[in-house]
Amino acid sequence: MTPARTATGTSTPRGRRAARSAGDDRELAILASAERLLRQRAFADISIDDLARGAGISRPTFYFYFPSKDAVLLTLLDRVTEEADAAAGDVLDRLAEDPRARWRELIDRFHETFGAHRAVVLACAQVRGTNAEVRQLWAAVLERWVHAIETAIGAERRRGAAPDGLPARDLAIALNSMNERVWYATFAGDGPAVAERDVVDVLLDVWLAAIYRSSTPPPA
Amino acid sequence: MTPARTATGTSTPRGRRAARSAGDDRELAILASAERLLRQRAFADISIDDLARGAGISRPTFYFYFPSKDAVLLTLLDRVTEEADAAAGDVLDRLAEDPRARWRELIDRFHETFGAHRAVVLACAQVRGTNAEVRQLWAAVLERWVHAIETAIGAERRRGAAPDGLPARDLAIALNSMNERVWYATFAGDGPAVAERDVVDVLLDVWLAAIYRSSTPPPA
DNA sequence: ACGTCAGTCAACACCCTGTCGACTGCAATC
DNA sequence: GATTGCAGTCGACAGGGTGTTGACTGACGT
Repeated sequence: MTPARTATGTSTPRGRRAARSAGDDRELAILASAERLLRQRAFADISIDDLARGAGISRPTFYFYFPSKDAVLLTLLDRVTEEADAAAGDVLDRLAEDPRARWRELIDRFHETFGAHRAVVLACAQVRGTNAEVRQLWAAVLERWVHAIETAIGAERRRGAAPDGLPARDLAIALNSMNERVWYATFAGDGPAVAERDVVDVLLDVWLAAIYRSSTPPPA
Repeated sequence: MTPARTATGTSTPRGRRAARSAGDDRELAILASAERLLRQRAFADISIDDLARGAGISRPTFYFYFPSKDAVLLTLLDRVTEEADAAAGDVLDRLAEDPRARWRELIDRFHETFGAHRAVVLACAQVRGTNAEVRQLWAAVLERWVHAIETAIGAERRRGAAPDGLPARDLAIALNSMNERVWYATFAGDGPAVAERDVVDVLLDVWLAAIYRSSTPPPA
């Protein structure tokens, strides 16, 4: 184990020691402990001592693995963002085939991925305001999603399926923001929310209206 | 002064004492101190001692006026929400006159009101995740906005200006959520943002597309 | 057998919150 | 003009959380 690092750590360089030392297990144990605790109570109500005990170690030892409580969350978020990126995948490359179905799939995957890790995502949304690292990592994911959407809108316009209008990037930001906030309201319950089973339909409808000025995009 | 109350307090019942005692000034001083400090640093980085010293009192005395740091923020939010409600006003009642202009006015006022108190609103957004009272008060404001929008959409449909489609409430929630998140990204910089001068135009465009399935609603 | 280093934790210093009890002074009451 | 009551004030304390230090252990390479 290299001592406490900035938590974005992906590959852990190791010295002349064995490829996997006891420390790896501990680190994983802390991560697992955190995700489990997060399903029970809010991030702010979890102390480092809780995290440490949950992983079977003492508080000072925790600091050997992570520099702070936030760093644990950041590592957790790091994993989720990888999944989220993978989820976006190439859905939008095959947009011309069946626009409605593909856009729906994108929105659906967004919800699925974040829903699967809602405890982590919800915690990050709370910490985002106070922790710059989390804020940046989160912003980076959003940026990638926005970029994919922007590109897809551009392609639809180029093939004549969607009319010109707002700059594609601005439109992509607005729609992605809508999804993010609606998702959050649904799971965090901090505002008027759409029934969970209707969420995707509602969002899709607005997306199609904004992109195609119609509820039903023209087929290829 | 009544001793520490739950901060939503509007009217302060007083005993046989004078109508305005020294305590009122102190309470106002704390509020002013908080709003000033909030413009300089994050809510989490402001201690109760900072708030108290900023108001020229000691920390224990602070507790005579507010039960906690969060309660101060809640009181501040309470004021902003009153303004926000007033801002919405009757804009949407005169929608038939000039739909595009009225919707634009609504979105504009949303931005103006929140922009004028961005320090407080930003702080609330951060605390929202951990404080149930703030979360509820916030949700209540959103609910009122959503309700106003929902009603307006219903009216537009009834007069034949807007086509049927999504339940008006779901549409209202989605659009309002979009505005909220886009506003937040613009001022908190925690994600891809639209240029500040374009924000209203971008949002309006999506609103009109979603409500009227067109960029230009039919005139009365 | 010996040095090194990953890994561990008791104990400490520090900061922040919230409370308690004692104090002050005004203002109504006798 | 003494007395009483209460708004208002704060020093001092208890408690809980964070982050650090320094000493200890044991496995591993030489």
